[in-house]
Amino acid sequence: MSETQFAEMATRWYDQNARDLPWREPDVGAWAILVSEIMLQQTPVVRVLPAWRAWLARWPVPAALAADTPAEAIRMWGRLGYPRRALRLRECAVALTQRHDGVVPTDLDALLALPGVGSYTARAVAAFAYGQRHPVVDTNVRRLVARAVTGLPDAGPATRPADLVATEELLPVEPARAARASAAFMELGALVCTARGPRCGECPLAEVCAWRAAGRPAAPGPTRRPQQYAGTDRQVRGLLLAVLRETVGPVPGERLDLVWTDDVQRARALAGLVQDGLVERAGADAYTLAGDRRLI
DNA sequence: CACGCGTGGAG
DNA sequence: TCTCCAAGCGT
Repeated sequence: MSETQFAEMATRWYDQNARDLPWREPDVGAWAILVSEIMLQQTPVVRVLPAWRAWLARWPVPAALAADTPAEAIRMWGRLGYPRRALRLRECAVALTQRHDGVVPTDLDALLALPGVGSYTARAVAAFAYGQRHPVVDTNVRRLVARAVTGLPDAGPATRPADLVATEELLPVEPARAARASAAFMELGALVCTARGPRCGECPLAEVCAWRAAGRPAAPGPTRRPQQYAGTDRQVRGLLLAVLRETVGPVPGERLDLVWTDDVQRARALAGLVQDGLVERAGADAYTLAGDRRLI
């Protein structure tokens, strides 16, 4: 059977089963789609929904965000996680304002050059906002292709050029249909062909799935070692940032000392936040979110 | 290219 | 409870 059969079957399923997510509405602009894609990097849909609405209500165009401080972006980011994304999204807004007349570019290379925009996000915007024909390869798509096409239980840990090629070969020729197929693949991976407990009984590709045909073999070993969190600098950074987000004005170092008892690790985490541009010193022994003007 | 980077919910 | 993991990016 032809490769684009996958796309046709997935798209037909998508027509009936797609979630109605707000960034998929027809009149949503490229800026709103870009914001959604950045927020969705490693953060589940349910948590992104309210944050996305609030963000766009406050900063409906890139120039509005570019004119505000990093501190406000970090605060609006709330608890979505990986707050460096908030910083990059604001830098992205600055770049759009300065170099692109406040408009999200349509060219893939121009998109890739934006802060916080990598291979996945650039192609997602080009496809979903502008209807271009590009393989849109995220973790869901890689898993779906690994199983349905290759017959492997899972994809490798990182996106490789070969993943783009393999996915591109599944896409219909017509750009608009290719973009819809990409959305369908992602939705299938998110709802049916999940990492744990795949629902093959509901899968429109079940009849042609190489992994299912092979008897759904399990992965040999752990595909990737689980990410640690408890006790890491990442946890300490999160604790420090939570205090800084919620406090108006400079936070005394004394207050930050309370979040973690290990002086060495706490200092390292704080220095990392400063290094990353999330936090800055405010006085002898006090700190604020970067560029914070909400003093007192 | 392997690693660091938050947070919270599901199984 | 604890483990896994969720539309990645930058270095």
